[in-house]
Amino acid sequence: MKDPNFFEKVFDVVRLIPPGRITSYGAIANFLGTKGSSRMVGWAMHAASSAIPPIPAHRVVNSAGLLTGKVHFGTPTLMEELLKSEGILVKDDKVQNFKKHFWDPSVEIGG
DNA sequence: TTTTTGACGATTC
DNA sequence: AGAATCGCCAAAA
Repeated sequence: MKDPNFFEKVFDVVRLIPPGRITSYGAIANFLGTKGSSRMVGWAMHAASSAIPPIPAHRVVNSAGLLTGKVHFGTPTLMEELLKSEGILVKDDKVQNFKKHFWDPSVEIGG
């Protein structure tokens, strides 16, 4: 992969997520223009494990604020720990104050 | 080139 | 209100 437009965009957006903030796959997909294809964002995250610099995928959750991708963090609690380490409350693999910490790329970047 | 999948989202039953 | 299913589209085998 040299210029994976789609992946690169996803990586770029996720890397732009400031600490203590989180966003949803759909929000990123919407920003990329492939709205409705939120799954593509998740699929891109698979490659994120091989992306340089590393992608703070722990700041990306689903629309429900659930840490669905926590299983990809080596440990099933790493993602939760990372979020809590940034000041985000996580309960039962679910982000609390989701909308409060929500970070919309189309607003922060697209603005 | 075709088929399967996939860290989602929304709608329908 | 809860559970199940369809739809999005791109990448990997």
